[in-house]
Amino acid sequence: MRVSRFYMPLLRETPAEAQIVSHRYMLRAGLVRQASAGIYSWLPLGHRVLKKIEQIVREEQNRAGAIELLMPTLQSADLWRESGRYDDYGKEMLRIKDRHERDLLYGPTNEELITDIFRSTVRSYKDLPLNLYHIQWKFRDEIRPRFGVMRGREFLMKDAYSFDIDATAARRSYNRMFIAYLRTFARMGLKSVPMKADTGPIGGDLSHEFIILADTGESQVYCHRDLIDMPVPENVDYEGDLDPIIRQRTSLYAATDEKHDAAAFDAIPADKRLSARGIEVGHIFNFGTKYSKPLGAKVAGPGGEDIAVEMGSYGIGVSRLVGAIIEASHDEHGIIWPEAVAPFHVGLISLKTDDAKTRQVCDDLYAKLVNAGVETLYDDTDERAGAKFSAFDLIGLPWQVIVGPRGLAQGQVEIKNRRTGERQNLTADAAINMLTHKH
RNA sequence: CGGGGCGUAGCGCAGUCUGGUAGCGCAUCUGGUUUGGGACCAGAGGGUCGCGUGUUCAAAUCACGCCGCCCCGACCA
Repeated sequence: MRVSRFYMPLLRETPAEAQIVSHRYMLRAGLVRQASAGIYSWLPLGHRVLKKIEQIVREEQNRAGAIELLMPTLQSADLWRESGRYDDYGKEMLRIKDRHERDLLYGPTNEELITDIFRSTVRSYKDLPLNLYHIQWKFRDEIRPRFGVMRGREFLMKDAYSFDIDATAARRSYNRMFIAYLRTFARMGLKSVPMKADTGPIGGDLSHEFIILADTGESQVYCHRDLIDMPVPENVDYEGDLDPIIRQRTSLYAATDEKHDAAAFDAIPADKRLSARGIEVGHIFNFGTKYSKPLGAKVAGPGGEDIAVEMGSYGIGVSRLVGAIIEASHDEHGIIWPEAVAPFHVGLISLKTDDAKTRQVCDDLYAKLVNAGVETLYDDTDERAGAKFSAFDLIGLPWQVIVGPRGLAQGQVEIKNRRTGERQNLTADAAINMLTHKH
């Protein structure tokens, strides 16, 4: 993409409403624009990041055996009356009437709807286990939206729902998601820690929140230090025995504020105790038959008897992750995108667009990078060099290729690593070779 | 929802107390000089001063009402 043809409104100054670093950079780098309190438009750069995150989530869900579908944002109130949550959910649920005065709501979550789909289509225990998910916009009319997309009212969430014949099988489904979540966040360059958590209005007795440590996080959390850098499981056989991995993660203390047990925490050696702030990026629940019983989601068991299915639900805050990643990865100049979620991989900076040689080398580099499948943002505008450097540091692409007459006189271009600041001079061909082999 | 604050050009702000021609910086546009870390000079465009009602010869400024947004707390991906 050429900057001259792209839409990327950058802000030189920080809008007054942005308090935390991720919100400030999201506005300055032109990732989002606030439409009203807690509701955002996603501008092209932000949209590209959102889609990358979404795709990583999708791949890891699929790998763990979950199956994607898509449910609507608007739901009928009737189903929610059936589960009893129409009254329980309170003012956080946005209620709407259509022209026939029928009660609708903008879905804050989808347990009812998915259970309705399940009960009307699945009849036999032989169809289990089943895990269905979608990635869809949700609306929760938060009392106080804040921190940009970190606590929006409208937000993009991946929510999965598992159906199993008994508690043992349900626990296995839970474990699959547990591990898929570890892998998902690690792929985005995040260190996530699963922590014992409260179940809130979703219900159930078993629940973990996946927390990213950050000073600006909204949750107070407590855990054993060794959990932070614990390696993420690779090459997982999701059909095999997952217990050892789960045990490794859950035997060390880790809990959110609501589930905090001071005595257990104090039993950890002092130098391993970690009390910190964290951002909740995922939350998994096992809630047994809380929805399947009232909604009549049952299947025929081996003996022909009706069995209410055991359920769980598993959420990831996709739009929140954009903010969380920035909180975890930035410096005083701007965002530093992890490669996997960067809106472009390479920023190609032409320092002198009216110099024929510079232009020719840049155009050639751009064509070759694009042909090689490297996502490249090519600054072909006649801005001054300093302005371009600042802009590219702000938007945080992992690599910058800097091309100007001075380097070309030596037959060289410069490559800068945004994260480390490390620079190297090499020929254009070597630069292409290097950047191509990174992806 | 309780407490605090803000709404004036795309962004950041001054002006409001004490009513009297709507300003500054950045950004934008034009011309020129510049050009390897956010250039300089000259000129230009851009405003129902959040909305409404009232007071007044006169309202960004005073009064009342409403709306929107932000921050701190209790709730959540």
